Amino acid sequence: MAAAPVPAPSRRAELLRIAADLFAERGYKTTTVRDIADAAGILSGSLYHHFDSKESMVDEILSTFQAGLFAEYDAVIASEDDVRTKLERLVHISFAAIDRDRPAVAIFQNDAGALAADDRFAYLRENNERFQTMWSDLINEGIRTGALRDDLDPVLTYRFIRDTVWVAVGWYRPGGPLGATEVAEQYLAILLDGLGARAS
Amino acid sequence: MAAAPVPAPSRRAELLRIAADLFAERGYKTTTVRDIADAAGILSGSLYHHFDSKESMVDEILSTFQAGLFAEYDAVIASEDDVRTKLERLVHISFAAIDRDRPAVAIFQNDAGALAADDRFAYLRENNERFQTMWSDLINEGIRTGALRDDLDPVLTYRFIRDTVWVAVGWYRPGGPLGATEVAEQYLAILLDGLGARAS
DNA sequence: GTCTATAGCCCGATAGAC
DNA sequence: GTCTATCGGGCTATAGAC
Repeated sequence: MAAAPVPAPSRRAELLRIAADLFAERGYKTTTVRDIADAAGILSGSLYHHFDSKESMVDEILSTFQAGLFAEYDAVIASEDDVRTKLERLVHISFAAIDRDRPAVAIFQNDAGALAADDRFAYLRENNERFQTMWSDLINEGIRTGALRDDLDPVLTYRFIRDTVWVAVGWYRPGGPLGATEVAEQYLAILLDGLGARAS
Repeated sequence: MAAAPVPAPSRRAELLRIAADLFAERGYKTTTVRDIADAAGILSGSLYHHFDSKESMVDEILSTFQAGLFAEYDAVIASEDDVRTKLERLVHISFAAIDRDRPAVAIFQNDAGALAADDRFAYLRENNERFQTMWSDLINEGIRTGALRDDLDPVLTYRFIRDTVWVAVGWYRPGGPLGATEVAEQYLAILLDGLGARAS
């Protein structure tokens, strides 16, 4: 047999997970390296055996997360599905990402804006633009083909979808009464058909 | 004539406005008293002639804002309007608040969670509960009376409305192409009737 | 109402022992 | 891989001169 394909998480990976939880809960700037070390049961200086800096920790968390997310998005966009199906799949992917990688999503939501000003995090700006282009192209195609209503501002529609999906990281918890799939379905129900009762 | 009813803003009020802008842009914790003093053109020590502490500044910003907002909400809830009209009025009030008091809304969105842990900010927790009860009662009445669809989780519906409205503070700017009233109308159009094209 | 000057503390990061 | 010990600097807040 070959070596186990899923080795026990390395100490380094464990420390990164601890850091991500704290960054997500308290914010990147307000979490200190001493907070991270305390949570890991070591002293702050020992962290620098594993990582160059606090900044390189958050960099690794965000870049790893975004690489995985975009790989999933690209597969949907490249598919032959119609607009509505693509939109539904993108929303499901996003809620699954919140479920699987909540800390990374929260850090992205809360701290990416401040980090993106630094050259080191230029990829955050680039990915943001890529994300907006992807969604806007899809929305515009939906309006053109009649899948989406045509009396709304497309830019506002984009922001509405983007915000409603990601802001759920603020309250969604993996063990809660509704799973990521159910939440995605109900969100899509509101997003596509609205809260108002149907005229019968 | 009586004394002018709207005196020129006091130095104190001006400093508080400067602080609110910075808190909103960079976050409460990461904004330093030196940042505020620099923006006001004075030295950090001089701020303490006007305010007890940085904490008392953010306290005054948030408590003043919330008192005004709840006064407006209460008038709607106490009215004789039907559920749908009340819901529309509440959303319009919220977007008007973002338009009028953007810094306070942003600070509330970004920093209230961390501040609420302190006893001094217990009113944030109380108001949050009051806000949720107000909205949940309205949503449940809407479902009961047939104004809102009955196949969705009411708690999730509450979160959806709450989040979609307030998260707009992240991108809305007073001088932009769409005013607060137009944004509120389009948000309500999506929220109540959905993005999907109507079957004709 | 603002300035000068500083107290006391916490921050990220480093050097070298074990 | 973690510890001891610490550097240089930024933080909130204060005391007293002007």
